[in-house]
Parts: sequence; C-alpha cells; structure tokens
Amino acid sequence: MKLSERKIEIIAISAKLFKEKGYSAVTMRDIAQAMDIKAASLYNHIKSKQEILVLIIIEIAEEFTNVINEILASEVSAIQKIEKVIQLHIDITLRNSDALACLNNDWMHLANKELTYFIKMREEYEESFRTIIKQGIANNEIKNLNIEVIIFSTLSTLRTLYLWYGKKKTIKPEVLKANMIQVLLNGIV
Amino acid sequence: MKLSERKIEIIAISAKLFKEKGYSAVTMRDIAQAMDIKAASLYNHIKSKQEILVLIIIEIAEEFTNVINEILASEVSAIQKIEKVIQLHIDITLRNSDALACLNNDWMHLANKELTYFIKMREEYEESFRTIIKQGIANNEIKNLNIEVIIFSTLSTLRTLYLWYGKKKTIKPEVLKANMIQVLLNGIV
DNA sequence: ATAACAAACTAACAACCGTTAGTTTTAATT
DNA sequence: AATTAAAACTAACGGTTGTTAGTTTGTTAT
Repeated sequence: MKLSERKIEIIAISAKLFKEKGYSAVTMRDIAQAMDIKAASLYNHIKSKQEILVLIIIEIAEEFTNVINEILASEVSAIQKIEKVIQLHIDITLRNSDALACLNNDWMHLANKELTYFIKMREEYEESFRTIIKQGIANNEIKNLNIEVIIFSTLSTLRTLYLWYGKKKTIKPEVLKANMIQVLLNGIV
Repeated sequence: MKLSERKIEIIAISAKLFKEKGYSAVTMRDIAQAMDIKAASLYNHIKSKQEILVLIIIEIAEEFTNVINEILASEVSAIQKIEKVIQLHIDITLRNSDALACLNNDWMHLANKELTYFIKMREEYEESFRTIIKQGIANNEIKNLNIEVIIFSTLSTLRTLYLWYGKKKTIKPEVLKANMIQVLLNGIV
C-alpha cells in the first residue's frame, strides 16, 4: 500500500493535532482548516477519521515490533541489547514524535481488529523486553531487583521521551543517548 | 468548599471514565449511565463538565505542590529528598490513580484561569525537583550527568506509575518503594 | 481542443453534544 | 398529614460531529 503525497500530509498534520488535543477533541474540520481546505475534501484522500488514526499508529507500532525482534535475535550482551532499545526509542522520537505521542495517548481509540492487533504488539514488545532483562539477570549483568519495576521504569522513561524532547531540543542526540544509558543503567547516585 | 456525597461520587466515576477514554471522548450521558441516572440529573450536583475536570485535577496538583515544598524545606540530604518525592508519587498513585491519570492526560482540556494555574504549578514542581538535583550534584551525592536527562527520566517514571499499578497490584507498596529507589537512584547494572 | 481524472468545492444529513427549563418523585421535618 | 428540599425525571434547545451526494475547478494526456 503506497500513500499519495496529499494523504501523507493529512496524516502528518493530524498527528500533530492529535498530539496537542487528543484524537477525540480534534474534528475533521480542525484537520481541514490546518490544511487550508474544507472538511469534505479530506474524503477524497482518506476513508474516515478512524483510518487516519490507524495509519498514524500501526506503522510505528510495527517498527517497534520488528526492531525489538531483531535486537532480541542479535548475539550481544543483555546490556548491549538494552542500549539498542534505548537507541530505537530515541530514533523514532526524533523522526516522528507526533505519531509517537498519538500512539501513546490515543491507541485506545483504535477499533476492532486494529485495536486487537495493537494490543497484541504492545504485549509482545513488553514480553521481548522482559526476556532481555531476564537474560541480563541470569548472567549477572543486571542486578536481581524486582523485574517488573525494572521494566516499568525503563519503558516509561523511553516511551515518554517525546513529551520532553520538543522543549529541550538543545541537547544533541548522541549526548542524549549517552546520558540516557548512564541514567537508566548505572543510576544517578 | 465542602463537597456533597453525591458530588464526590460523580467526580470519582468521571475520573475512572476519563482515565479509560480521555475527557473529550466521555460524554455527560456516559457519566450519567455509569451512575444509573439521566444526564440532566447530573446538573443538580455539578455546574458543568468542565467543573468535574477542574475538581479532579486541581486538588491533586495542589497536593503535589504543597508536599514538594515541604520536602524542599526539610533539612535532609538530597538523596533523602528524592526518596521522599518517590514516596509522594507512590502514595498518590495508590490513593487516587484515576485522578492522577486524568491529571496526566487531560490537563490540556482545562480552561482559562485553571489552565494557567495548573501550568504554573507544574512548572514550579519541576523547578523544585531541579533544585533538589542541583543540590545533590553540588555536594557530590549525585553524579554530574546532564541534569535535564536526570529530571526527565525520574519524573517520567514517577508520573506514569499509575499506568502500571493497576495491572501489577501484587507487589506491596513498601517493596515497590524500595525497588523504585534502587532502580532510580542506583541503576539496574 | 477535448477527454479524463484528481481534488477541491457547496450543501446538507442524521446523530450526538453539553446544557436548560419545567415537572415529578423521594425522603426527611414539622 | 402537611411542608419542604433534594434529586431524580422528561423534553427539548442550539450547536457540533463525521460523513455523503452532487458539482465545479484545475491539470494532464490524447
């Protein structure tokens, strides 16, 4: 499925608006106005409001799924795998923070099979991350703390990176990555 | 301002619904149905949908503000202050996770003076936390890493605790606290 | 020039939104 | 039993929602 130029524009602008006010609070007329056309004209390019949401979220969710599967399969230490996961989140945040915000905040407004599909991917992602942490604990790379607390703390930081990057764009990506690894892996004390 | 029994019920049920679908996607008829009455009857108790949102968010925001000011003024080490902040977030999450979710996701739907007031409190909160971290770095309690990365990583974990606590209620609060301190302060490696 | 097509438009729809007005029911007080 | 107040109800309002139908405009290929 290849998307037309105009359709990509609609998706990008919608993601930006969804990030600011949330899917439900943004109307088709809002999206149209941001594109300087009338709401009805949007339907020459997209099937429904719901389709916009699907196109924003599913692509990124699949990228997360694909990359973490590659990381899981790679033959490096658990810590190096975690570093790759950190890199993954930073990459996507820098490339498409609007869509990422949308994925985080509006996934529950997906419907039917896309909702099921998304939830499945998210659960698998967490399970993959859990596997990495378990490996790390097993070979004494990672402290034997409560595994759920480790997973939650790390993922919640990575997932909400978009909230913070946008205000503080001064920091360079490679500096961000180095500091994130330090803070998440070695702590601040 | 004292709230009637019924009004408190409305706020609690609304917070729960807002947590699930977001403020904009929840209608007055949804709230009414959850209370087993008609939508118009809600207006015997509350002034508007907006008032519900304000009552949910502002009280908790003020509690965060008050407690962190106490922590800031207390004469203990920076690390002990951070531990108190962790305790604060765990306490509120356990007591009122629905309202906390609402504060995190729907604050932008506040209006006028309450929106301004909320943003002011949130900025002050972050500034207070920044002060604690700076103190810690100054007396070598905390590593000299990028201060914004430290603040962001810690706060994003604490702020989204509600997302995670709800599924994993098996873990006891004191165990959670101990592990959070370990993970956030000393890292996982 | 003309045909063809993409992409904009106007106008309107049925459904739903928050909210108000006026009325009836319920429960407590005299 | 009569009074009163709280809290529910029915009915409806003006505005907004996502979406459709039918039409016009602009561009490209013949």
